[in-house]
Amino acid sequence: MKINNPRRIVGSNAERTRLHNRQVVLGHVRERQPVGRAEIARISGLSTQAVSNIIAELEEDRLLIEAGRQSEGRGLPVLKYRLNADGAVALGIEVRPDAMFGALVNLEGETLFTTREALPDNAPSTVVSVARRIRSSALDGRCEKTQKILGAGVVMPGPFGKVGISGAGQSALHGWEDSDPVAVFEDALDMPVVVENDATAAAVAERVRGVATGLRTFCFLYFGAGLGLGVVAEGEVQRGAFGNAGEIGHVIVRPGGRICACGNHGCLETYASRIAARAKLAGAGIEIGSASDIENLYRAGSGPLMEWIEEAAGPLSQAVGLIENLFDPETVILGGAMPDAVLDHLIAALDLPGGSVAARAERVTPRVQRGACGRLTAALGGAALVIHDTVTPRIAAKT
Amino acid sequence: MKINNPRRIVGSNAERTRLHNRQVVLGHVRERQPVGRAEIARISGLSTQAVSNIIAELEEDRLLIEAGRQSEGRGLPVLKYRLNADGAVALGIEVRPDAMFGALVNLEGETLFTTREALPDNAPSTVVSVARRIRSSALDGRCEKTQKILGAGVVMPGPFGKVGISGAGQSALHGWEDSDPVAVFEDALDMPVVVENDATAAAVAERVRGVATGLRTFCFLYFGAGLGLGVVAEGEVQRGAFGNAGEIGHVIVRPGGRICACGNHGCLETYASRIAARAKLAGAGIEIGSASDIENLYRAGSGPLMEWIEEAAGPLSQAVGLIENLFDPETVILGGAMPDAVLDHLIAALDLPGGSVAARAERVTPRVQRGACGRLTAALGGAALVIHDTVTPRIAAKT
DNA sequence: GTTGAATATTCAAGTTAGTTGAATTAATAA
DNA sequence: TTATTAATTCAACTAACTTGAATATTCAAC
Repeated sequence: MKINNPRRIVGSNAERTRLHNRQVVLGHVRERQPVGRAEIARISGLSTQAVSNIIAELEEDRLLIEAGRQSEGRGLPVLKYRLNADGAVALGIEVRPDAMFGALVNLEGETLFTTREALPDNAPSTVVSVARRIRSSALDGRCEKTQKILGAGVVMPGPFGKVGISGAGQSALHGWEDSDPVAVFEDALDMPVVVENDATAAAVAERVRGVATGLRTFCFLYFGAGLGLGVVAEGEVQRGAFGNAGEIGHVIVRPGGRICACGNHGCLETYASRIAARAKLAGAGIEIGSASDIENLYRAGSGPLMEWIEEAAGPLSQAVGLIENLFDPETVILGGAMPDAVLDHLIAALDLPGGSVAARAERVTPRVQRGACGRLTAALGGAALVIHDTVTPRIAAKT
Repeated sequence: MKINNPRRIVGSNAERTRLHNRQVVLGHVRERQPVGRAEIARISGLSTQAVSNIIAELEEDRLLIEAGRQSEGRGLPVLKYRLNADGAVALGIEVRPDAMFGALVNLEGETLFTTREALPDNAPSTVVSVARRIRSSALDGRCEKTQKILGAGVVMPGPFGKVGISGAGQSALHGWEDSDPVAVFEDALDMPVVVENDATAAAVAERVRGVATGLRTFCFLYFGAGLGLGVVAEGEVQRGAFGNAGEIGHVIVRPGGRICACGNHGCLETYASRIAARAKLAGAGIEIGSASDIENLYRAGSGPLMEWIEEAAGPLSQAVGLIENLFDPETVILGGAMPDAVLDHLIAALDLPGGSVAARAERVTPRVQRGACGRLTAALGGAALVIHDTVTPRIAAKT
């Protein structure tokens, strides 16, 4: 399974320039809306005339709408524009070994629809037919012709590529070893598709509509089956050479510590993850299934759960420290399939190293904060990826 | 001290398109030289006519030269081109607390000249006057009018920005807290300047002319004063939000372990760095000054040095594992101010985790290898940064 | 040996998208 | 009331790339 389409350096011409500039304008409108032509021209380095033409086109495509005139001191009042939230939608699909989740999101990142479908098995044919069902239930009726469907973001468990000894083998999908998921889903859904892992999708979701709005460089520690790290640097999603960047769950934080499913000792995942929480609770005779079980336990003040939080805080602090030292992000976000209250408690229990480059005085963003997108983050994130691709310009093109 | 000029998303126009396309063509020539117009056109997605015009211009600027016709099967023989190695030069300057190093490098990354100058103090005025002296001795006489001076890459110890409790305070330069090094050096050297840390510069040096040639995503573990990590992802240098990414020396690998100058316990730097080696040797009554002292000790089979290597291998293996898990690079390069023999021994002594995403079967690049640029890497790297910027296209522009 | 297909390169005209500078509109400040 | 300021539009212009035809050179087939 290979998802990492390497980008090839391509030249630019009038057509690609036009596409790029449309994205640039969309991106600036998104960040500063409502905003007028002149301001965008100043920021983007384009002439006001060019911006004017582009805005007219985007308005034609229903991606932008007028937001009224507004006087700001002397001169002609600015005619402001904003994203037309319902001018376009994106589909998000999360594939887990036992179920699939769907989400429909508009251009502003607002959730229009979510669904859950059981997944009897992981064979590509099964996944594909469920994906088609999700597509229908999300779009049929809800999506008029006026709404542009930008594409679908599919979130699947990694690792991707042929991996000798799989570090996260337990969560990998069976039967997908030799397939090209992008092609499979594009064929099934009949729209452009991007495939990412859950942590990356969650990170992008926070950037599109969450606590990372406006941030260009940040990390997302995602509690899924294990523990993943989504990294956005300078607005670009980091995938690594083989699509497996951010496998933080198997970083060793306690040499010689707890044995992990991957065969090593002291992996972060054996302390700070749902796997670790489940193990701790099982030791006390408590079985948990879903995240809401954990929520109930937390509300009830379960001793073993509190103990787990205390135990997890140390390794997690260490993980945050190394993320800060290696990536130097504006913030580290915690989120995923863990109740908000538990995440908040975990964050409060952190003891962050003072020597880190992040321990500077003048920082404005908190070093660690909880994600705002809740537990459906991954499916939303899939859709957010598509929105993000729509409004974030790049020049390199896919191979 | 602030070096991280955030890139602003700007629109494109004919002029910027032209600049971009020139870089694209230069980059492709660099990667595949000797190469003909038609092939570049196919790769870059430009028309042959466009490539033809651009090549004519680059030839005019003496950045490219003809490399003869070559028949490849049917058809008109390809008129091949290659970089004109001596068509342009870049200056590299490394600033250390006690000395400055200079390097002059041509378009192919070949070293034309190196020098060392003592640095009586770290005041900006002193550094600047020494930099001017380096500039003169490197360029005067050597550099005819036909050679274009692309700019200078300055390598300085971080961390950058106002840091409360400095993690690498011992190596930071005093008197630079409130200056803008880029502006200072651009003024002093009268050419475009980029400023980076040593590890990043070393990484880029390996990409321009070393073991990372042709790689797009890789990491460089740099033995300097401490231990730094240079990261190149998808051909882009990773700097972090505040210019301090890659501070791997202060990642905790042995919780509760050796006390570090940064105040924390168990930092990687206290095991695997020259600081650690020096401490180990001092414990055995051996004082070391330069890297060649270490080389002599190694040749003599010094027991304490061998012990240090054995002790460092564990933490270093752990570091490589976490780099692989977080960045998923094509390779991890070891280098810097440490003798090649010691680096080779260290690499041989590594015990890399099997569970990492890098432990896949089909990989072609070694997981860990020694850098090829030797000990002057940092100054060379400074120059390499400039070369790299010349041949690597991007669309985002500096603020 | 001649002819035709294949391939690279060049020539000349055409197209696209952005730029420039003047004109228009509408607000505030004097 | 008038001058100034600022956003937007209009119309002409321009830069850089694309297209399609022409040319050059080699290999392969007859």
